Amino acid sequence: MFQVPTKTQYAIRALVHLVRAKSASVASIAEAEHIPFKYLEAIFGQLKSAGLLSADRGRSGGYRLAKDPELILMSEVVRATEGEIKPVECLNNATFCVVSEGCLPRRFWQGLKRAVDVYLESVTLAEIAEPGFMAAAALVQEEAPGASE
Amino acid sequence: MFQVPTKTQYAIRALVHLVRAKSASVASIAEAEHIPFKYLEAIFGQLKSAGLLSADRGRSGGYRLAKDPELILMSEVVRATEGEIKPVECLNNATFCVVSEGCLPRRFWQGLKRAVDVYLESVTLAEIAEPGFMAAAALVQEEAPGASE
DNA sequence: CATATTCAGAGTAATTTAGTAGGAATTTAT
DNA sequence: ATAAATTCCTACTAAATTACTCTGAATATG
Repeated sequence: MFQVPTKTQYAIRALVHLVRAKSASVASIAEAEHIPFKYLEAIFGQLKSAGLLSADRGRSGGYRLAKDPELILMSEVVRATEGEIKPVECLNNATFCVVSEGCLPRRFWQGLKRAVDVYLESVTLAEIAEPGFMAAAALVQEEAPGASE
Repeated sequence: MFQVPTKTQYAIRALVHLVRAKSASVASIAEAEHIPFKYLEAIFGQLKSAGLLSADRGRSGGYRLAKDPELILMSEVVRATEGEIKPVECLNNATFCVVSEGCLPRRFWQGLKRAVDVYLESVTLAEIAEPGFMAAAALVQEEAPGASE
């Protein structure tokens, strides 16, 4: 559940790559990160539209971050590739929610959305490009037996 | 993004219904909650396997909660319908993660998983069946302009 | 002017989600 | 006993989403 689309995973890997590379062509990033070239090209189009990347066309062109990675929130990245976070339809559309029980679960979904939003807004691209990011916290999680599926 | 499958939404609506109804047939719940009968039947099979529902077969049979709603965590419900929360493949499978950059984003996804898990484990079925649930917190969220898509 | 790049839009393939169909097994009311 | 109402089981189909691919134009540069 909550499987994140490869599109978003690719976007983030590529952005992390650009934190270090400063500037690079789609082709070079695609190769380094093992991402299908044409797909990444399309993804970069979205990231550019969202104001996260700038591009230079022509022979020695390429992409670079449009702002400092410290200023790029992960919520922006996710929004750029997937649109707004919206676990259920009725969250943006109160009139839709006319099922019986007065749609009690709505509040629950709203809380979930909030939990995700808060997290995504608490992390910047610069942070996840940093090898030490969340190292301690992650270890705790790692201890768990780890059920599959 | 993070669209929750209708299957899970149906499951939760039906469970909330059962918190009040004590016992009911799939047919009656499906009608009351506007859920396709045959689909709900299949969903209840999963919820029963997961130990959340008990069933009585035969003419005056039906489903009921297998335990008190105070003891049913929403994480259990979601796991029952969708399996483990796992934003990216490599979280349960460290060897898979052999992309360049040493897969820095992994920690980020782990944090997201954690944020969602913590939330889902903090809420019980009994709570979301309660009309006052999260009323105050939700209002704050409601104020936001609410972009679409 | 050849080449390397971004950019744009349509089209296809694969996967997942959503829902149907048909009927067997079980219990109960009459 | 029997008919009806239910859960239960398996397979199938349909719709939607995701993940790409294809073609080629626009643009800059060495």
